[in-house]
Amino acid sequence: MGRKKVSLQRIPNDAARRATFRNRHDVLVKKASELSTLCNIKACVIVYGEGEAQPEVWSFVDEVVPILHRYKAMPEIGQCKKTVTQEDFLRQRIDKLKRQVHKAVQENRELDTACLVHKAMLGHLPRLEGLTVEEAANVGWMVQMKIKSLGDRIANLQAHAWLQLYAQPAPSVMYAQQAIRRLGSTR
Amino acid sequence: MGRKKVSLQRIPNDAARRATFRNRHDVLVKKASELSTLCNIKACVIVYGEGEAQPEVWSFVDEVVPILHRYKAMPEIGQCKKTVTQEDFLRQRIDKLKRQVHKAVQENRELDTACLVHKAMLGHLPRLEGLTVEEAANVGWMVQMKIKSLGDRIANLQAHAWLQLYAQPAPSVMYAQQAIRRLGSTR
DNA sequence: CAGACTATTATTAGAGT
DNA sequence: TACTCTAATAATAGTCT
Repeated sequence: MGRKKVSLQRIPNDAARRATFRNRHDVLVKKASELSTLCNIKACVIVYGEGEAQPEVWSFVDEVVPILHRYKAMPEIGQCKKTVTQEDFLRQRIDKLKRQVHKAVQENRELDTACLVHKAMLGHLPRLEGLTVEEAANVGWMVQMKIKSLGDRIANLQAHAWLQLYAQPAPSVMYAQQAIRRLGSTR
Repeated sequence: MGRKKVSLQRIPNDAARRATFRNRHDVLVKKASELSTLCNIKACVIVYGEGEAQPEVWSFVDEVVPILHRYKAMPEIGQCKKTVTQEDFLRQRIDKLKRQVHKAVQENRELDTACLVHKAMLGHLPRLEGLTVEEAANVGWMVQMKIKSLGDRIANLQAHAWLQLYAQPAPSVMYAQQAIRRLGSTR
């Protein structure tokens, strides 16, 4: 949001935490109000201080209490049906994250494979033996960076070369296995 | 926000209103969660669905009701002191999440290590030449095994990392007292 | 410390699938 | 209906005053 992406942890600095609390608290209330207006519903936001006896108040408690009483009067099955506990909430967010990550993983796999193919085409792979692990790592990183910035033209070229080199798309693991076998035979 | 600036009125179209309700409700809960984490407080969101008999509740109602009762039991002067306008602010406690998070954090450490190893191996895949044949073969086998479960492993790691975001340090009672005092004096 | 400002990130309405 | 995508608006962390 601000200059940096903030990590979701307790803000250690007191002043910053107070400022953030004020800001986000007000926004939270505003959003609850908007939701209530736009969707024609009743809503209540309860924010509770650290073990404090006196809560802050905004909105009509008299409207909230009956709501809660009605809620508590409901049979257990009804409560379970609608109550989003934090565990459920976490699970929902996790599921969404899983889908996003799955997509990202697939993209990464494609990128890794493209990088291997590119190096193989350049003929660099067999000549890395003389390098230290660190040097090789740097070379690999540079190649990756270059590939990232090559644009559609090179990407298309790689895709074309890929199709030519491999009748069937092979995962990067198989290529690595080939390299390992080659090493085993030459040493 | 979206393409147009939306007017704060009840959305007439049913489908659009439901979609907006879902979106904004989820965001509202997320923001409450973030506020709770960042400022080390407890919060609760109660939303009544349109025409729904059951309210959607985030957090634990059983902890909220006594709080509301305590609020209503306060003398009028105390209520007015904290009451702002048309809506109410209350503060509430949630600590079940801490236990969940503690467990999740421990699992996260294990998965984090596994993921680092996994990433390192992926990154060094083209540079196995620096290793002995035995080492290379072993790494190749490990990479194969790891890639087999790549998607699920990273997904789980991300999920647990998200849980970790909700880990809260010890509560700051002094801050809460200061905040309440300050709020009482400014309103 | 409280506001104002700003570069970034986050939210989201509407359209497309 | 439910999702995805995106242009556009909103929120906001850090900084300055």
